[in-house]
Formats: sequence, structure tokens, C-alpha cells
Amino acid sequence: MSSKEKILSAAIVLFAQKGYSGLSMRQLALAVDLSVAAIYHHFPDKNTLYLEAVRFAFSDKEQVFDQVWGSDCSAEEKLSRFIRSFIDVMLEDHDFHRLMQREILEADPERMQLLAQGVFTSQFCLLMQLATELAPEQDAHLLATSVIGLAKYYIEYQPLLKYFPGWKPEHEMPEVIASHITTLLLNSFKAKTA
Amino acid sequence: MSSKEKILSAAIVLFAQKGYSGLSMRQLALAVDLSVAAIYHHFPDKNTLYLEAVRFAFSDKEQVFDQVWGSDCSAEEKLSRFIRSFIDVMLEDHDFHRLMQREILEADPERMQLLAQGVFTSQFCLLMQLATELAPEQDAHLLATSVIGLAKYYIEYQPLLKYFPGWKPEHEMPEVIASHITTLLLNSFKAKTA
DNA sequence: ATGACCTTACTGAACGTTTGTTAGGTATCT
DNA sequence: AGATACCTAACAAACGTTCAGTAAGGTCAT
Repeated sequence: MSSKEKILSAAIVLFAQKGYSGLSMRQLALAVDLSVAAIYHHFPDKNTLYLEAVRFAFSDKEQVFDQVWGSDCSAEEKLSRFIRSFIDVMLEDHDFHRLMQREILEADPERMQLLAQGVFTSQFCLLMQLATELAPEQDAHLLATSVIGLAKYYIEYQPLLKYFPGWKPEHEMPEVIASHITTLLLNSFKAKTA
Repeated sequence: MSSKEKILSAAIVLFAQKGYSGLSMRQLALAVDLSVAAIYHHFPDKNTLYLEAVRFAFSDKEQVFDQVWGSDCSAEEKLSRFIRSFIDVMLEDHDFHRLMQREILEADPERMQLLAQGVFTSQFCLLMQLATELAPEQDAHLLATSVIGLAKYYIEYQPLLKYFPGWKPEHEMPEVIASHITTLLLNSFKAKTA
């Protein structure tokens, strides 16, 4: 692992934890056991480093779901598997998830476009296709958004949800969340409509 | 409006925009046309100021939905109205929404508890009650979470969603989002089950 | 009514620390 | 010899915070 990659990996974790202005170059240098000037040898400035870190974090997430789409099973089963995979990935790679939250919060239009088109478009299209198959007469974009929205919210708001009455430990288990979302959506799809 | 209130209002907007470490006391002082020391006259330090600003932003949001729960109409209609009100509030008071996003991202356990119990519990309970009414045999906590999750995601991820294929301008209209979410949920509730 | 006194709301200037960034030098390898 | 990867040390600027002082307003004995 090169120094540059080591810097980027550490930057992902630390930017996700502390945010852009919360992380100083000295803290990052300390974390990777290099001098500050060494970082500036690899990156022209802090902003460029941040952008490269974001790109680096998102670069390997594109083909995670290929096995879901590749498998030949019913559309219902595919939806179920996609939701489960999505939740697993988001729970597992917590830094990736938090970095994405930060990006959404910042919402720089240029970077949003990059993020959407460069990273998530293909997944979103496959999901829309699946939605069309399951509920042809409804708006595919809205449906696909609902799928991801449900899954993401459960993960994102876990720290808050646990303080609400009626919370049970099982509400944090991926299989419970996944099955609830899946049945909710499939039930809705099966209904006449709209 | 007192100086203290003026400081807090400005702090809400600016903290929501730039985050905790992104906003300096000098910038805030400039925004409210006071000296830095004047701010320190009202607040002991930056952290306390931030906490008071968060509390201040959330303080008047509690009774917004009272008219929804107060109205005597069917449970279905109540759900529809709640979702619409929720979306409207979140779209309208953008600073409040972003500040909440930041709080979730930080996820300080102590502050999460404060936020949950002090601000949102009563709404969540009413929503769970409604969910129980509409789908008695399902987990009320999971259902209530789904309602809010769907609504929140549409608002939070608007800047990203517009770059996905299949997006239409109407996907940003509150009434379209609200009606989609409402029918999705009601359809699912009507289905046998689970 | 007046001067003495306290409190409240503020200011300008400074404290020491941390920030992003750079200049100049030193090993190591090709 | 030249490029690459790194170092120490420093730069100016910005940071959170504090201190000494001022101007205004209310209180109260005289």
C-alpha cells in the first residue's frame, strides 16, 4: 500500500468522523505517521485531497450488487436481496456511509452530479427497472427512491430511533429491517393501486 | 428582539450552513453586527452557544402538528395530512432541517437522547398510535419509522435525486411526494400481511 | 434632585494556539 | 545527475478566549 493510498484511506475515516474543517492536516499527518509536508507532496492542497478521498471511497462500491442482479430468481426475490445487500453494505462500511451523508449535507451541485452519475446511476436504473416490473402502472423513479429511502433512513437514524418508545434491540438487526421494508413494499405493489 | 435572540437566530442559520467548526466566532459576530466579546458576554463558550442554538431551533416545532391530530377525520386522512404537514415543515424551514441532519451526523448519544425525548417523542407516539389503528398486526415502531423515513429521504436527497434518470420536476413538489408516500403506505396497510 | 454605587451590555486590543501552506534541505533509488 | 519521497522549520492568518475599560440605566440614601 503506497503512502498516497494510506493517506486517502485515513482521510476517508477522519473526514467522515470530523468533517472537512474539523480535520486538520496535522491530525491527518499524525494518523498516517508522516509529516505535513509529505502530504503536500502528494496533494496540492486540502480541498483537492478531500475531493480525491471522496472519489476514492466511492470508487469500489459500484459493482457490489452485481450478484443480486445477476441471480436468476423472481423479481420479488431480487428486491428482497437488493434491500438486504444495501443495508449490509451501509451498516458495514460506516465511514463510506457517513462520508456520503456529509456530501449530501454540503450538496455542492457539481459534486452531486459527479456522485449521482459516476457512482450510483447504474444501480438506480436497475432498481427502477425492477420497480417497473413489480408495479408497472406507478412512477418508477418515485418507487426506486422509496426503496432506498426506507433502507437509508433506518440506518441513518438508528442513533435517534433507539430513544423512542417502543424500540426493541431487534430493530437494529439487518434482517429485521430488511424483511420489514421488503414486505411493506411488496404489499404495496400487490395492491390494485394508486 | 434581544441581542441574545439575534445571536441565536443567526447561529442557527450559520451553523446549519457551515457546521460547528466551519463557523468562527468572528464570522458570527460580524453577522449580528456585534463584537466577539459581546457574544462571550451572553454565552460562556462556543460549545454552549451551539447547544443553545440547537435547543432554540427545535423549541417551537413541537406543536406544529397539533391541528392534524386534533381534526376528527378517518385514520387514513390523518396519515395523509400528517405526511403533508411533515414535508411542508421540512421544506419550509430549511435551516432547521439541516441543523437536524448535522445533529444526526454527529450523533452524540447524550444529545440524541435530548433530541428524541425533548422534541420528537410526542409526535412519534401519536404516529405509532395511528399506525396501530391502521395496521394492528404490525410493529408500530417500524411503521412509524417508515413513515418519517420516506418523507425525510425525499427531502434530504433531493439534490442528489434530480441527477438520476427518470427524474421529473414534479418529484420536488410537496403534494406529489406526499401523495405518493401516502398511497404507498395505505396500500401496504390494506394488504392482508406480513 | 443628586451624587454614590451596582449591574448590564457592550468595545478594542491582546493572549496563546492552531490553522493551511511553503521554502529549503536530505536521504534513496534509477 | 535527476527524480522521488520525505524531513524540519518556519510563515502569516485565523482561531477561541480573556481582560480592562466604557457608556447607559436603575437603585437608594441623603
